[in-house]
Amino acid sequence: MPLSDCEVRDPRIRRTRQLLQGALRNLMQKKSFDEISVQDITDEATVNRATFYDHYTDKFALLDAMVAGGFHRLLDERNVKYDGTCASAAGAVILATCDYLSECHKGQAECQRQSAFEPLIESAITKAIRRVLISGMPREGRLPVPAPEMIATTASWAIYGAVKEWCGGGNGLTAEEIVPQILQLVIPILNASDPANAAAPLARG
Amino acid sequence: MPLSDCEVRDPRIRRTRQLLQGALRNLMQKKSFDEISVQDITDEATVNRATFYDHYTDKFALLDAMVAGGFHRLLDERNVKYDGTCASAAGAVILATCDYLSECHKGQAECQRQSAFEPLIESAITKAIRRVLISGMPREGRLPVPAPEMIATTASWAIYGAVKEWCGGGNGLTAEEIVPQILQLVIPILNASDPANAAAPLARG
DNA sequence: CAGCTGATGTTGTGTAAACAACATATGTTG
DNA sequence: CAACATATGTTGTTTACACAACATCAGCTG
Repeated sequence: MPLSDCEVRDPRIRRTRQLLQGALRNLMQKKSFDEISVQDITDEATVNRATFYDHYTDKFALLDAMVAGGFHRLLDERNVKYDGTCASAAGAVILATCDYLSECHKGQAECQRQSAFEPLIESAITKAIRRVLISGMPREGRLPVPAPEMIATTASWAIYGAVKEWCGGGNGLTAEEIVPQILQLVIPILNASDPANAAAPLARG
Repeated sequence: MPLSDCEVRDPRIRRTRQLLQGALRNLMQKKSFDEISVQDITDEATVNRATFYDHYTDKFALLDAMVAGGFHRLLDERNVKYDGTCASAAGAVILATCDYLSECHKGQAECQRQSAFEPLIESAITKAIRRVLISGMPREGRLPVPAPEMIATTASWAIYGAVKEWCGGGNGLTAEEIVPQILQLVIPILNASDPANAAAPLARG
């Protein structure tokens, strides 16, 4: 089982993965994802096909790593670090998601929209958002439920869904305008385990 | 002893050498050649220092390979092939030399001109010119003396010297204007072993 | 002068990449 | 249906790269 991208030190591994991700990025400008074979990718990357399988189980895993890597790089460039429940930090994450997703749609070949491509990047991006949220969530002074993982996952899908709605529906709002609206919806999720908002048990029949 | 650049098939070797040459090219925009250490180059190239010595004996050999590679790439792009004594083919080689040398001077850091840098690229470029000439020289219908190697070397240095004169002395001529003049000087060299121009033995005292 | 510093080459060991060979789907063509 | 083609994974061997350790040599600097 290969190491994750961020904990790799060997320059050969970093280089090979960059080549593969860059190759996929290039090919997706011209073809739809399901028209691209592993062979195509390794040819473009000037990497042996067998080497591909040392790093990724298939092209879906590569796409996943590519999206996650791109998203985290965007966050790093902007010095975005989600630190707890601070609204401005969450806003920065949401804004980054807006920019990344619209960038993602721009860079795609036209034919992409007719394929089963969207679901693939959806899971990749939500995973990336979840990871950022969970890395910055405080564990002290909080109720044990819902678990931080539950909160992070829920919030990440909520954020992605909201951004997708904004990105798809052409309502003409800018990213900066939509962020506060999304924030308003998401903040309660992030604060769910704050003792001040303790959930009352659901009353049953 | 490492293989020459053009006869290498292994992608790892090609990539490593490209990285090293690219690194040297980048560093020379900022520093003079003698301020650059092997360590600097390998750092920039993200290649291990020991690996450098698998390919080049020192940074001078790298510079040599870089210049030769760049020059030959320029010729390939233009489909320049010196085929025998055809004047237009020789003219294309000369024009390429003009362009390459002026490009070379533009890409250099200012401080470069005060260092012992020129002699290094001189021998690299003349070697490259010589190689092009010799690859296209006919061997039939010619006198055995002077040898083709002698002719090629002489012509290559003549061409380089002429181009250097044009490039250094600011006489305001364009490359296209200077080529015919240089051609006029060089053609006799290239035709020296044509039976029609047989050299008479030098009369002595 | 001795001691330090930094660049240079060299060597040996471990690991990743290249490559060929093979087996297995999946699909399409007669 | 059989025959063929194409993409996918897998395996084993060879080769190149990464890295640390070492020795050497110049240029300082007290």
